[in-house]
Amino acid sequence: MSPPPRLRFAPSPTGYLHVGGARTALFNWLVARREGGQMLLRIEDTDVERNRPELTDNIVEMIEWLGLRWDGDPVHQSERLDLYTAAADKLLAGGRAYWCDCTPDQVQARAKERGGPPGYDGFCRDRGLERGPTTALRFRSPDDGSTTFDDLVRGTVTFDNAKLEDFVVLRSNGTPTFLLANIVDDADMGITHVVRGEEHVNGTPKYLLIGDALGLGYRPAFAHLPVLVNEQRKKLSKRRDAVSVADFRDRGYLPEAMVNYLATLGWGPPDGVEIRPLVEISELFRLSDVTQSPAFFDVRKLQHFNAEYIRALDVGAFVERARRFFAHADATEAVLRPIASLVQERVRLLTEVEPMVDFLRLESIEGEIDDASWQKGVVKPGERAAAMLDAAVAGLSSCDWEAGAIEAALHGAARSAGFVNSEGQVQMSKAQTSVRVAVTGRMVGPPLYESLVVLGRERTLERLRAARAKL
RNA sequence: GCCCCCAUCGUCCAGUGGCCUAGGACGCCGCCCUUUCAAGGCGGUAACACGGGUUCGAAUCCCGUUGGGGGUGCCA
Repeated sequence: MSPPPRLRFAPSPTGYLHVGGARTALFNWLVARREGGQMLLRIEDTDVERNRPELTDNIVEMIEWLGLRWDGDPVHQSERLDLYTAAADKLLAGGRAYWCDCTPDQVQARAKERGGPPGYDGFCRDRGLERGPTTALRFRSPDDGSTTFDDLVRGTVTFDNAKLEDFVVLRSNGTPTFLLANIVDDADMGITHVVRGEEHVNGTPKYLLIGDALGLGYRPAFAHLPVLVNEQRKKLSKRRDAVSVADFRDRGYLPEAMVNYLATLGWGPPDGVEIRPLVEISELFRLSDVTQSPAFFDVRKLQHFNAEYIRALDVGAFVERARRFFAHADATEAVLRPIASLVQERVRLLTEVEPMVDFLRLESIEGEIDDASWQKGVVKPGERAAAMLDAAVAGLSSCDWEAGAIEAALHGAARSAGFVNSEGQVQMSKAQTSVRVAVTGRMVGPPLYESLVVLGRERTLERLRAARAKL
């Protein structure tokens, strides 16, 4: 029995949490959860220039919203700078790093001149520079040998050390770069599994080399997850793709649906049952089963998951959760309650709820009638629609005001208006259209009879008469 | 340019040498149910990139080609 694993999700507060980051957090969480381990949260905020502290709040809030609770307090790299500078000193003292005063422009210019590969050429390696206001500390990469690591997802990966340029570990402003802080922290925090995006594969040998130079004797297990891509098969980007987790929340997605869907990107349950609780997924999940190819983030499939999760809610919870999306909270809730279960199975997003019952809340739908619906549902049927409206007014004026009686009344109205087939059966499907449009303003909506019960006799008749008058 | 990686239906996932005339899910199409729309039921559409090997046998192993992606920062 191996000791419980320790994982970490290490976002950088340079952008909102997006679905790719959420998926990474999820996979970390699943492993920790399954094996009784821990998932720590580490905020990688060493770049003071790009950092936006307020984004840390967004990241933390979204992880919580998704239900991927981490263990312990979040670790902020900005509060641990001493650790990294101490490591840098050690590198320097051991001759494994040196100061360099080349500007990025100079590095690039030389590379261009050389005609060879871009990247740093080791210009300052043996210049014996002292630390200065414009010097950065570079790691002296080995000139030979190779660095190999095992990846739970991609197998054994090997890099030629000679291909690795001397990279910066300490910026001229004294702050550490990602690679240095990363391995120092992973080792210090006792991380056993480094689960992150595929974009980090190339940096892994550098990360490992720093660790070796530091004499850390640290070797975590790695799992580099395939990236999530857009329809152009490019890695999802915060700039060009609408992938902010907060936006999905605001568009009416349920966190359960979100994480469940994310779990099917790059991984699939052995029994093929995709929609299931996270705890169940965590029992089935294995990093070694993760796919190696990029996955397209398909919003339509996400919507299907969301609809399934909405339907699975009990009615009370459904209303409760839809409520935060209401512009007219109390009024909408009042008209929704009686037909909530009917609405519930008709929406894919929580944001669709209020618009679906707007006609019940509104005092009048004068001016709210959809023109295309009016043309198709009332004008086109012509005289029969007029007859139906008249008969409906008559029938609904005196019947009991409950769904069964309303149905009977409208059936009678349909018959008298001539909506009968050759066998003498009432064609309610066609007959109800004009009534529906007159009352709800649209061709589609929740079941009519139940809706009328909520609307009330007065407003129903009013709308029916108003529609009739326009013909 | 160089480094790393990937390649099964439109999309996601199964498949780890014979059970594959390739399975499930989303989408799409049709039918049924039905007061609209959904939901549900039934059926259908649709893929192993290409070329060589290895083998009695390849979607599964190897090589190449093509295509795609990731990286190549004093970002992470």
